[in-house]
Amino acid sequence: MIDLKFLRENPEVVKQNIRNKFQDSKLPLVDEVIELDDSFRKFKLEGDTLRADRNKLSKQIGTLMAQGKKDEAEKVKAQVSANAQRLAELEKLEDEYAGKIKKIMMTIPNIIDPSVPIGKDDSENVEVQRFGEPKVPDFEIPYHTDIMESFNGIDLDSARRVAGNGFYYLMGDIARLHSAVISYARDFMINRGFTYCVPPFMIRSDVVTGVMSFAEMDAMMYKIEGEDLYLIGTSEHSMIGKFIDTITPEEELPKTLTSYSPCFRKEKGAHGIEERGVYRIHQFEKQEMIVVCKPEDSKMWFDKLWQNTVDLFRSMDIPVRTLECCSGDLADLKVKSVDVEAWSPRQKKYFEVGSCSNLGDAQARRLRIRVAGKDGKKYFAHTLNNTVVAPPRMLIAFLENNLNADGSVNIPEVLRPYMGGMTKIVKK
RNA sequence: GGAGAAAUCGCGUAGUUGGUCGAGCGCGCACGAUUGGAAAUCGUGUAACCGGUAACACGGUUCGAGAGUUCGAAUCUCUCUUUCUCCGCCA
Repeated sequence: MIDLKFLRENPEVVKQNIRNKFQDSKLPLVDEVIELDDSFRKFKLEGDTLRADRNKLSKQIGTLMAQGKKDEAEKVKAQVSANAQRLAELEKLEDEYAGKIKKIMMTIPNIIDPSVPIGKDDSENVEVQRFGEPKVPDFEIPYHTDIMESFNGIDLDSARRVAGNGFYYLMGDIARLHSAVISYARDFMINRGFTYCVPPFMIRSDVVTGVMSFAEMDAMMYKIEGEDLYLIGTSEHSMIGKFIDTITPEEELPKTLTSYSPCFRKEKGAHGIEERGVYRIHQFEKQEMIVVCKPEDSKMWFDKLWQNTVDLFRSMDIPVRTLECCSGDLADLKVKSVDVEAWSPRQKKYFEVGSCSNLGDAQARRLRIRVAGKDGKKYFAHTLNNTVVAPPRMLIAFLENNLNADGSVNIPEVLRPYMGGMTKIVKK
């Protein structure tokens, strides 16, 4: 959500941004919202004047009643009711126009960063940098569920009977590895100065509508029957929600948090649960990082955030690359975003394991997350979020990259303390 | 889950037979005076959002949230949320 004043003063900038995102059907909305806003301000001005009159007259009535002049008071009352009808009309119009304006403003995309490459869709995303050598070993790498099964590490049959497609039982060393990755990632972020947080895994509907669009909500969120509660799709939801309607003193920024949570997603729509295994599932666990900072610091934090994920993966010997989201593939709320992708020696390509986003002040404006400057001025914060690691999916990359010809899997040194000193997972 | 009490300007509080209450007082904070400097003291100021203005002025809205009664609501009615106390139940 961008600032209405900015749109009013820079309609051409907003329009060019819409063209850059290949959403030309939204172009007429800019002029439409300017007209609606113009009318709204007229209605408000007239309404304010009438309300001012009413307030004045009501005070007179009070004074007259106190003096016992009932007849005169009745006369003034009649004056008030004369304007009551017009005022009621205006109040209805004010509500109506404010609603229309907000609805349109929610669909106008955020102004993208000048560094974002222009492109229509995900096929035009741009590789930024590779980290580590993408190796293809001379033996065949099995599908990830087959690797897991070779250690009796996954039971999808039981999961299907118990919960349906899109769920899993992780077992034994693989389950332990999963927990080890989460614990290691948590400590990794704590060591980089982030504050660890375990947030609520369910949130109210008003928080949900604050952090995502209706379409996203419908495609992702599970609702608890009979309660005003939804299972979170990512801890970003409860972590950003933490700051709704807050004014934080400037000197307390930045807020840098790393949170653990299970994540629940319907995965309804475009992809669905089609891939076999643990690539796309209804429930997974994730370590996340979020930052709330001053506007001038958000670019610096953006680069630090994705670098954290890259460093984490490199410390586990997994080659990764960063992929910059082009304008057309960038979600409307985002200023800039890069995906961190891990190397799959089986598929001989990189696949997404994390996503780092700078939301600018768009999310903050929607959720009223404000900062009090030293001079007393209030302004909207910038918000960012990034995946530290989401193990079920990252285990695919982990197992493929650390697999040996004999079927065993190496445990990188950093994970060993979390695996009871184990150096290798071997078949039993 | 049941019973009761409560939610006011950063904090603590006053205000409930509806009318100079957008709100008094204390603390905190800011500025000024006093002082060699400081403490203490005294004085002044101290919410957010929207409209309006070149900038002021000015106007509107908000006393947990929403709806209602009324010419007028912090005060009355309804719904919701949260907190505290007691009981029940449980990791």
